[in-house]
Amino acid sequence: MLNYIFVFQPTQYQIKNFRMNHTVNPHVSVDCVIFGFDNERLNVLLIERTAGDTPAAVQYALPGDLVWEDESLDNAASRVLKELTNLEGIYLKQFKAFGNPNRVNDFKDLDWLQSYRQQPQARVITIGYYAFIRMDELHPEASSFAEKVFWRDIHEVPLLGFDHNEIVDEAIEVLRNDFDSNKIGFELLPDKFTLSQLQTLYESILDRKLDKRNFRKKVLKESIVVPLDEKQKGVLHKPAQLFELNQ
Amino acid sequence: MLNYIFVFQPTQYQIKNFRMNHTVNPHVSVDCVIFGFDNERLNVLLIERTAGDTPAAVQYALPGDLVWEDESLDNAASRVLKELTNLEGIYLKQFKAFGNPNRVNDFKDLDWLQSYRQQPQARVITIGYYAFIRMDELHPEASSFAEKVFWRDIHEVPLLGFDHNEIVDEAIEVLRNDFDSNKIGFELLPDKFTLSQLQTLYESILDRKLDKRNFRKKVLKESIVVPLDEKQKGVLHKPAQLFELNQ
DNA sequence: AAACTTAGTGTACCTATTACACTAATTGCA
DNA sequence: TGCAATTAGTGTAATAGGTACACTAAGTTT
Repeated sequence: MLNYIFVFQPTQYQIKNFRMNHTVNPHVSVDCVIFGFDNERLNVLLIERTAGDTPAAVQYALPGDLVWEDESLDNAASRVLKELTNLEGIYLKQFKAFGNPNRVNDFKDLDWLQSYRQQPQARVITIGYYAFIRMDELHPEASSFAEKVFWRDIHEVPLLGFDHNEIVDEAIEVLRNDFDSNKIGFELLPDKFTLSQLQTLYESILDRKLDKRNFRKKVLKESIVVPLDEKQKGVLHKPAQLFELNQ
Repeated sequence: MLNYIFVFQPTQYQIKNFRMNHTVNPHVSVDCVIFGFDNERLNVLLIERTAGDTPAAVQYALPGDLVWEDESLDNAASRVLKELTNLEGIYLKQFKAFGNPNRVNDFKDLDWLQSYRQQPQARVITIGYYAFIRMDELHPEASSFAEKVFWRDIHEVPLLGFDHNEIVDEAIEVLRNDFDSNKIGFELLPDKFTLSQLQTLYESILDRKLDKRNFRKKVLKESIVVPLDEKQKGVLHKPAQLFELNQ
């Protein structure tokens, strides 16, 4: 390796998780973009963090943290999500790595992060993950690290810390692509649902109106769903047929 | 950060590129999957490295190396490719991050790598990039780091070091997906080409035969290509009309 | 029983995809 | 010079898929 020499660094620490004895990789983090559907709108899960001591320094962000040395990236994403929001058992899909050198500046103001990195001037490369859940099934809860956890309509995402707005935007794009090619399932729907609910889901992800008859024709022809012997109850209009996923 | 404590590490070095004075991120690398087309088959670019002193320890791998602290991931991919194969000016697209903890074992035998990492036991997370080029236009050359650089048919990729076979397989899958959705251009073709050449390209990427008439109908209708006032010369059969890309 | 609300249904047109076989133009060689 | 070899180039019919469009049905509330 002709190009490289070694330079002594006077103070160096290894970061360990004191409960579990895990060494942290100070250069690699994961960030999770969790999409939630409430049968009407598509939302994204955000956390609120106070950066530093000033009470004004409230910052919104995606749930994310550094990766441990002895876990896979996929694992890190699940663990971090659980730690920050108490959500578990969700399938998280990797969609992109973010790592332009400006990330260093974005992280500069975060004392807690600076303090536990070996090279504070170095950037953190982050691997973006996304998932879908039903908002009425799983209930995120803030941990000690995140002061607050909340849902926000994807059309109304506030200014986020770091480069998290970019990460959200990329995730939405990937989500639409995956949806177009039938790559995502129906984690976003209840077990029994009406075709109108299914159509609303499609419309909120694709962000456009679909024709009711054509939509029904398609999902029935492709056997995406099967009808149940059951109807909607307690609605103030004609009750709809309930369906479930095929297989 | 309640969970973390700091543990002193007795010997720590920072790795610097002595010519350019860049600090290396010891945890993050990039690997490039370069697809090349010779008007007949789709190939992938590999390098040959001797790992350690034993002459038998010849290892095939993708061109890849660690990322510098002050460059973007995209940049690192271009730089590393240039350093190892002398290829430049190629559009590289990120497609996936690889980081399961087993990567540590895969790297264990590589002395040169071990020696310049801060935590030799730690895994390297790698970001995969891919690109397409025409094999007759750009000619890769081995640098001092790579003893040899060579093309190999994608159906005949040998056993590679690290988890590089997995990376190649994933890249091929992404390539096919991108191609299906018209997301890749025609970096793989000469400026002037015949429709048969174009069809051969499609066939080698999609890995199946296409109908000649239907293929022509389609590319002409969609105005992907425009005919030139020029015909093929020096072939021992009916010369074909030459085409170029639209716009 | 009338008003309100959402469920549920069919047809006609247009576009895209597939399957399929022969003639045309050039070169090299007998 | 004409024949063999080779690849270029062309059209049609059938099927599948996508789009546009408007009314009746079944409940609930007042």
